[in-house]
Amino acid sequence: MRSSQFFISTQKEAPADAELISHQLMVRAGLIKKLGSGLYNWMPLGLRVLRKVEAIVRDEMNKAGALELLMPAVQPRELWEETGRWAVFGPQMLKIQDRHEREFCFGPTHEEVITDIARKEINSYKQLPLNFYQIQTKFRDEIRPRFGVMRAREFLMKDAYSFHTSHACLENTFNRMHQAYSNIFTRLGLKFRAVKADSGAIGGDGSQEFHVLADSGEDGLAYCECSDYAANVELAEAVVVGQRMTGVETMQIVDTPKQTACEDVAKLLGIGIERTVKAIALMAKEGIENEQFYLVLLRGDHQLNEVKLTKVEGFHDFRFATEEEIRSHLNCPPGFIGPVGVLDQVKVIADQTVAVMSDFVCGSNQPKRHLSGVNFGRDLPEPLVVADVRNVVDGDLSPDGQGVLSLCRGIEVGHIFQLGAKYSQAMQATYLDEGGKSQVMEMGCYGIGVSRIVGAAIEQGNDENGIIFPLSMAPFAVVICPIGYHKSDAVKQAADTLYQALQQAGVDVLLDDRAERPGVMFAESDLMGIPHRIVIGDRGLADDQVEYKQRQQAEAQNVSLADITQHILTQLN
RNA sequence: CGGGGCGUAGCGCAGUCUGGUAGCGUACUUGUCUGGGGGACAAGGGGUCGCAGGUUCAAAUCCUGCCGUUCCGACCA
Repeated sequence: MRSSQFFISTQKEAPADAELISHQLMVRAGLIKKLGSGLYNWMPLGLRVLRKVEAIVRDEMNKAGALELLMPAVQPRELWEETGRWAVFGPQMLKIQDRHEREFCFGPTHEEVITDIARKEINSYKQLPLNFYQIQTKFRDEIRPRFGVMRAREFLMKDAYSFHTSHACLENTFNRMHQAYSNIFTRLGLKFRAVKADSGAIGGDGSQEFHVLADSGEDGLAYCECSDYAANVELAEAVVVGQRMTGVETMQIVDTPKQTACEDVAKLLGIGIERTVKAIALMAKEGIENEQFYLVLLRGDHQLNEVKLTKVEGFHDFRFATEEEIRSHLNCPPGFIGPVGVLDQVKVIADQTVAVMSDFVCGSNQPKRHLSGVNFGRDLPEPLVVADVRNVVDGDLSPDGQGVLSLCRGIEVGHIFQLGAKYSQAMQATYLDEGGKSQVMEMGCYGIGVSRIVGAAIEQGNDENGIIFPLSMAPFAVVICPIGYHKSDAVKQAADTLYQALQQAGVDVLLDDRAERPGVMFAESDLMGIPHRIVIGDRGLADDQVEYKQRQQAEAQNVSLADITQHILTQLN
């Protein structure tokens, strides 16, 4: 491609709403342009990148035995009524009507449609297993679209759905998909990690997420250096160490005039924050109407894990209590509340780490006062429920007993689920087994955020000059920057010849034949993240030399004009 | 949905408090000089100041309503 024939529209300044570096660079390099909130135009340069990602995903899916199809983006309401998800999915689903006022949604996912295909098309065990996938535009009306294509409302996703006669067969395909995903992210040149995950709204049992590692990632991950244990923090199990020691202190009131946070109380008393206990007031639904007031106890330096709490009996549906509710149940303002001496109607649940603490400090339920030397059994009853409801922290023991956990952040780019019979049961996707008996299919589902990958890759690869794309997804592999293309016949001839040679060798090459100054060409090719650059100028040509530089290298090297084609091909392998 | 910010040229912003000729940088066009990291000079083009009402002789500016957008708390590839 010649730059003069292409569409390059770079900007020096990023739009004010671009917060993440990847978002800023994607707009500045002219990969994407915003149309509306969470809606982006993929410009020719950006589309080249997106297509390269797509091609790798498609190739590995095909290799793993999945079959590509394409389902409609728009789906009828009736199908979603069958699984009950028309109501469950909520405002995240974009609902639309046709001219007959029939209701549809713009598909946020395709379980219903694919299961409909399966129940219509699959009759016999002889047809199974099957794994269908598509690369399709989805729409989710996100509460807060942000970060450019990383959390857009409309996005490109690869989604696959497999059908099986047995759980063992499902596991087999699940493992194959796990391998395929590893292959995909490896080929894309990304630093990534597979972690155990919560299956969320999609449902199902076994669930693994694939994360591109980046400090700006929205998910916290816990992993073990000594083993292959890795999990989303939402799910990562906290291991309790030791047993409760017998208390030796007596319970005392301590004045804490201004100290409400555990950290400040600990500082005032000159003790470690890990000796404090905080109480979080919640209202949990009991039955349809009633709500129960709860205190959840956590060690002062720990944080509540809402996903874990949801799984505790009785906390299926909870919310944080308001200040008024706290005052009316405890007769005390927030900041000084605690589990000692509370009324019977206040139920106390303790994180398992708290349950083994003794001689701890907690709120007194009196303004400006805390209690020290507090012990379960003596100063307050044993907690009603003990459960793992906190986030793991750096240095916690790994649940597999192999060392300790470290934390990092990641961008979720893939998620694979074992759905089981959730959708096939609801929609009666059945087949006849060897005995002629009707059976419900087992299902798996496997997603990759194709457009998100582009943002994630840039989040991982950038410097002060712009994007550093891995070769696998760069819009062009090589850029030729001729100095004085329109002034020097020698330069023009050398550049044109090299351009043709590389093209014939099948290299994705961009020839910057614009009448731009060198500085502009360098700045723009760096911004766009093109991995290899060749500079041709009269100065070097006098000695039959051209300049070669990789995007992430600081210094260029001279290569003879005769060798440059081969040199590039070697670099690209 | 709750709370804050912002809507002025493609992009980044000033001007609004204190009403009176719509501005700056960048990008764009033309010319000259330049020519190895977004070059210099000169001359240009581009705006119903988010929309609709209202106050006023006069509104980007003040008032009301709406819309969009964005940031902070509950979703997810």
